[in-house]
Amino acid sequence: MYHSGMEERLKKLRKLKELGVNPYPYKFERSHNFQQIKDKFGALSEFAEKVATCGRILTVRGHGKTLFATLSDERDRIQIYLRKDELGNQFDLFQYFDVGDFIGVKGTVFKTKTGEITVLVSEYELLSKSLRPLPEKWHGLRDVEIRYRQRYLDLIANTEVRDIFRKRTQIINSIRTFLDSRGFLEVETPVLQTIYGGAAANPFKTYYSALEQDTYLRIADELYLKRLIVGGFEKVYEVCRDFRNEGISRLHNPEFTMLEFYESYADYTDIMKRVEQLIEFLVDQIGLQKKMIFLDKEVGLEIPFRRIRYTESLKEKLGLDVLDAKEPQIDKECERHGIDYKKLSIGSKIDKLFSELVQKEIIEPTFVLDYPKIISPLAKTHRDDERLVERFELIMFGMEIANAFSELNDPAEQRRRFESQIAHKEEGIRQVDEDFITALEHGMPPAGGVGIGLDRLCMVLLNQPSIRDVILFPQLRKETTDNP
RNA sequence: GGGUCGUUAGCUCAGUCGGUAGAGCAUCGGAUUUUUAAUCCGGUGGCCGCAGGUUCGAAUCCUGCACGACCCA
Repeated sequence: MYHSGMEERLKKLRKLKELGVNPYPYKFERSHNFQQIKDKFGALSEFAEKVATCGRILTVRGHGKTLFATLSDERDRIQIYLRKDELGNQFDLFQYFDVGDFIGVKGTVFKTKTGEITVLVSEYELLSKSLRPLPEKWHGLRDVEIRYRQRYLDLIANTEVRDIFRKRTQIINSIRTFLDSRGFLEVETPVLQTIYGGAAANPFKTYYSALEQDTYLRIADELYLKRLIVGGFEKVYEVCRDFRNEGISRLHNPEFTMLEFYESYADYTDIMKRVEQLIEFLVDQIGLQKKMIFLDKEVGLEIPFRRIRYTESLKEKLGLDVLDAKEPQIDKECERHGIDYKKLSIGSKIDKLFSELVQKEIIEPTFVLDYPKIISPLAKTHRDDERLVERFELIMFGMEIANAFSELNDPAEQRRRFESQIAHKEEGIRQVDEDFITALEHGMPPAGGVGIGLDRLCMVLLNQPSIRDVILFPQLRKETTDNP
């Protein structure tokens, strides 16, 4: 919808066209970006070398027969200086330019009397006309709804937001570097699945018209990556978008990015070391110097990280060993701690108690080890206690960052676990994935694997309290159109 | 799903006790040949989120709805 602020710009657009200016030309040959101009200022100014550079107009300071403007490119800003005595009639064209327009300029560089590196413009041209006003230059854009719905405005107005997303990409690239250099193979597995699995979550359902069948968006990659381990790839990983049909919150976006990697002949202790090393590597790559601040809390990142046991830590809080407890006792504890347990399976009740009483309190990076078997259908039975599995989660700042197992590779037991999940009506599994069982029956080597929530990892590494601040276009409700 | 808070000009925000809707920036006109959030002078710009209700009178009080943020489940 047009608003009154656009009228003047549309007028200028028409005027430019009348003057034979193409407001949307095809390209501009740039010799230097702003950073390069600043870096090479000495030589450029000494030899009065001409530069050709371009960007978006951010501010204009007019002085009658001269004007200063600040341009912005992806990484930097630079001031330009236009003089009527340099440009002649060309100078007057600038009256039809606005903040927000893209322009290309050619000229020499100099320093103003206050020492600012500036391009003295000898030629300039419009590269794209902007028809809407930009957010205000001083206060920027604060309205979070506009920031998320129109992220491009956020990126224009709040330069630190560009840094966050640049660093997010850097983190994910570093993860690839880390895994590639250790012999892992990056693979791609299906997003569209007829049987979903690998996590306890509700899927998004869609319909595949040509095949006339219900199809689901994946909730995890796990079962496909393990098939590849069966197939003989010994170390595989995928940076995958998963979809879970649940609420949106500061910690949840329905589509999110996960890293899963699997390593043959390894168990969960090997994976634990890998995860530690990976995080140490990432922290180093983004320059955090072995400490991290999130929500005003600072934690050290020296490895090894703290390790605690799931059932023992819960026992400390409850005075009750959940492995020995009968369901009524668990119910009582839920009651006591204000947990609405009525619709939950016993496993979910226990896990709820754990996340309320233990997980929430964990600030510094901590590996929680050895989960109850009933809440871990894909993990191998613990070698020392058959009521447990070999599983760990990495918790920091009360958030689950990683979840890993010694992978269950006994097909008969896997079938029993699936069937028990279905019997207990656990979320996320409604039918046995026979094809996966068949794969296991062909033999899967012992393996360890992990899933790491990359959005949450970025949150803590980049000190962003909301997941929406590390996802470029977070999920929002459809905007209503009140206007007729 | 529940609670709290928010929604006023393009942006950032004021708005008293219910009594003519404001500021800064942006925009428009004028002045200005080294400014830096340029400055100075003068203008334009509003379905006060939407729909009802109370009232002589509602941005303001009440109800419902929409969207958002945070907290809880």
